[in-house]
Amino acid sequence: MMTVANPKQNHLLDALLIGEFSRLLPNLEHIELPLGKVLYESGGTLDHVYFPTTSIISLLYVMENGAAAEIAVVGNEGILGISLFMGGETTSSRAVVQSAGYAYRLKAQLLKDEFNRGGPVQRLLLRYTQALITQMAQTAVCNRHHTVEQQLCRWLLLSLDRLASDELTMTQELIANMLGVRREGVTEAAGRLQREGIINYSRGHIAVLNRKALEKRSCECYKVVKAEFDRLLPALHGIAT
Amino acid sequence: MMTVANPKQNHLLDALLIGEFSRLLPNLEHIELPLGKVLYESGGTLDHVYFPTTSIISLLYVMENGAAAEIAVVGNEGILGISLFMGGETTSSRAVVQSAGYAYRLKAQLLKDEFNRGGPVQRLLLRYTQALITQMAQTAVCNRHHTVEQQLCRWLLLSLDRLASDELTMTQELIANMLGVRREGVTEAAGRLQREGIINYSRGHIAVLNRKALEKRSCECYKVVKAEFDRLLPALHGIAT
DNA sequence: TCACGTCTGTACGGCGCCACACATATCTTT
DNA sequence: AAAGATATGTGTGGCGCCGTACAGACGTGA
Repeated sequence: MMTVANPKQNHLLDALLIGEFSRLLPNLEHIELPLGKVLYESGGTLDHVYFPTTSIISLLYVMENGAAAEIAVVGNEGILGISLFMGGETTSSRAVVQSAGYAYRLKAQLLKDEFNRGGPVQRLLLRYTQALITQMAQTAVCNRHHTVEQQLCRWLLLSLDRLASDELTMTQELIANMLGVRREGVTEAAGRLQREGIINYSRGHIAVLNRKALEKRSCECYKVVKAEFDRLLPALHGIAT
Repeated sequence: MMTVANPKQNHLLDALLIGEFSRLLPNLEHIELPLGKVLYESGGTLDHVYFPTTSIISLLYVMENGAAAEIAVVGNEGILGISLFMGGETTSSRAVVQSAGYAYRLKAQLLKDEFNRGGPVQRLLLRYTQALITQMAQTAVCNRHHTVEQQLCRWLLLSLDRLASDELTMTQELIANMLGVRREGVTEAAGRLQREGIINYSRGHIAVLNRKALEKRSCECYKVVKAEFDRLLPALHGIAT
């Protein structure tokens, strides 16, 4: 399943390495990210940035009472740690490994220096950030207007795109945490999808049997976000099928 | 009420003008923004950026079926048109004048050139963008977890901060559009606040009588967003009381 | 194999918001 | 002063999600 480690597995990193950025190649660490690992804590400082290859990272916004919701996901199309070069020094959200896998890691200062040189590296990172902003905005509206089932479909599709696979390891409980809803709500929605033969799951393993149908049940948010990523980062096709 | 036009009325612009940016001073146009004017349409290109002084601009995300929700507001603390320098060329949200007033306008290319010089201008603009991202993330979570009344309080407070006033001109219908809820829901929430002597409104004019109480009824989202703006843009104090 | 932990299914009452309908109040225009 | 437009108040029924509780199904490890 897992091939030889290769920075090209992350499309953003791949695009960055075309230019002078490649001098950083020796500084890239290939590391394993277990499910549930917290990479950034809300309000904490950033020591590294991450370029996921086979993993997916969730950006969670946690509230005072503990309730949370996912505001964006980062997979093999992007980079985790944008607030580093945006200037905040700290991140305002928690970053959790949503799907176990691998990522390349880079010391924060190195990326920062490279960003501050300006040029194509900076431009690409900012374009990616713009795409991430779109995802966050869409999530905000989605939370307001769409049903749990629609959001579950959107979430599954976004995850699949970042795994280049048709199945993922994820309990309903965890999905509910991401979406900021009850576990039972996810169970019901997933049950409907399963009865209609769209997905198949058991104890933390979800297989998508009919992707087209899943897209149909999803709200528009999925395709809007995907379209914006494709538009802003055309060189990075392969984000999705 | 209205004093002589002065770029310092916008705190971000004020901070920018300290350095080399001041060469752009002659290119700033002071313009009037009537209520409801659409400055950017979703998917459109950006000809100008705006620095509101006495106006407030809403960033609305509109969906296919026409339903919408506000994802952020821009007032005298910031700039409208960040996607210009983020690289998208187009904006993914609609920008509507939520509170009539004035703003300074600058040709897009001029700001873009200045941004691309790097240095303090770029850093400041990126820090502001980071604060805006926080606002969007908080909005996403707020949409998921908080009641209409809490959100109404948050919305009123954010608006007040950007007007340096204790009243605003805004019908309940418009507020409902911003929050992405029914007008009746706003009526009920506002009615409760009025009965308790916290606010006073009539036909599009809302006066806040007891700001402390309003903050207490609001969800935490207001103060989190405010704290983040203060943290990232300390030079720009005066954003709120 | 048995006990235990984890994951999933189901049910009940309740609340918040929805869509829709309509009544009332206030301002504007003529 | 009358007529119209705009803004706000109220009600009814319904749906979706919540909080809670509990039962079964499936894995894992002793």
